[in-house]
Amino acid sequence: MAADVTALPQPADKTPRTARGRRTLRLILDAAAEEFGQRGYHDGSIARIAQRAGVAIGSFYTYFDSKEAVFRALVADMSRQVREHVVPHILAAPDRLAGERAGLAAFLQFVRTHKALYRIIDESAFVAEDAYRAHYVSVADGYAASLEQAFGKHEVSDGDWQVRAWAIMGMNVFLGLKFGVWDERRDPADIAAAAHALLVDGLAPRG
Amino acid sequence: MAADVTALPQPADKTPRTARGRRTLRLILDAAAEEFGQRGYHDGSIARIAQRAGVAIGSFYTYFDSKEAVFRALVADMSRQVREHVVPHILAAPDRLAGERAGLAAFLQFVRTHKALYRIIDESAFVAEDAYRAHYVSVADGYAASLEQAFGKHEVSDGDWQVRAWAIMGMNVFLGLKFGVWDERRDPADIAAAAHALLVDGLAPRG
DNA sequence: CTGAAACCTGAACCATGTTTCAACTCTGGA
DNA sequence: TCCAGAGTTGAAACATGGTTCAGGTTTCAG
Repeated sequence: MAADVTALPQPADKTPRTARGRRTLRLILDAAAEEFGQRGYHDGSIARIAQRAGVAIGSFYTYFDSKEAVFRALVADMSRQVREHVVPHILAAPDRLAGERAGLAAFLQFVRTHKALYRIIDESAFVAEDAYRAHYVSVADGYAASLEQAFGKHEVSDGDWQVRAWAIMGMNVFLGLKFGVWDERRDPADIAAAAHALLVDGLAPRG
Repeated sequence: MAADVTALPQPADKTPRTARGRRTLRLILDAAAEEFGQRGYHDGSIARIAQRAGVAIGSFYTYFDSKEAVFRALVADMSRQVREHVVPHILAAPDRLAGERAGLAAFLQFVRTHKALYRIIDESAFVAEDAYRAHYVSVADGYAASLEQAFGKHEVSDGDWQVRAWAIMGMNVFLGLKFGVWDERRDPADIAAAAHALLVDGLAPRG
């Protein structure tokens, strides 16, 4: 038998090679974000994604192997976007606790203007669980490291970093759901201030 | 025209009338919990639910109008089960703060033995959003009321009850996800203690 | 310029799984 | 005991939408 000839030209690499290809890929990704954001994964259709992007169905399959593949690509993209938007706000603050407050306010703002992305990440728990875990584990680990470092600077008390990281993350996610996605009547800075007070001093009665 | 005769015998009431009917309904609900818990809503199939329950597909439609209907029934059922399991632990504690700790430990324990139920409630966010909202809004409102009442007894400090309720709820849900569903290596009492410490005293450095 | 690879097209194929239905059997009150 | 209606059955109708493919067009390195 001859050597596997089919392996010579990139076997199944769907990365675009030309400028036109990159343009089309971007079109499809943006269309998919809209489609899945509005309809969800299962009600979203490839045909409608292609239509939104202004390309034929076949072109979709030039860039993605399946519906799940494009969804996974989207999750990775959103995960990066959230982080890129929030982290600078935390770092710009004078200390970690002030950073937490600024970060939450920024997160709430981000959620209000990117509801599709929020929904996509949440739904990935059921469509691509590994991607979902990867997202939260990486955020939590970043959190834990950041808190421990703040402890070194005497900005926070000692404690269980993993538990704290997951607790704070859950707090932020639910505040984002309630006051970012579901109920926009309250000022994000207001919510961030109240959450910050809880996080800094806890529930214990004064005195 | 004669009056609408079809309206005379219960138009579309699917409630069972006989003992046999109630038995079958129970069988189907339990089978659905297994099926949706293991495969999720969209990969779960009516045919497999019927098979698990040991009944014909047609019998399924004697009790539910659709796949979504049985899922909704399940969500309501799980929501009740979680509450019924956790609330007594909170009430049995000497004060609200101690109750919070006992409640979280009980919740973690519950999650570990009822992973299907946890998943079903989370997935309802995408299959029956109103049911999902109803679940969390009702839990949060209960939380807020309970905290405010504890404030009256000087057991907790004053603050924003809604924000606190959603924050604490999010904390518990994420700790449940991480240390209940994903990672069972740590002792629930341990997690509850660490979370309790955070919740009572906050992150502020001592002194 | 040139041609090979990259890219585009969309109707048709196909797998999947929900829902319907007409004929049948059980249940329980009178 | 009797029988009306409650419950059961599962094959088939039906809808949906992901994926394929054969044939055309565009791009760009040489």
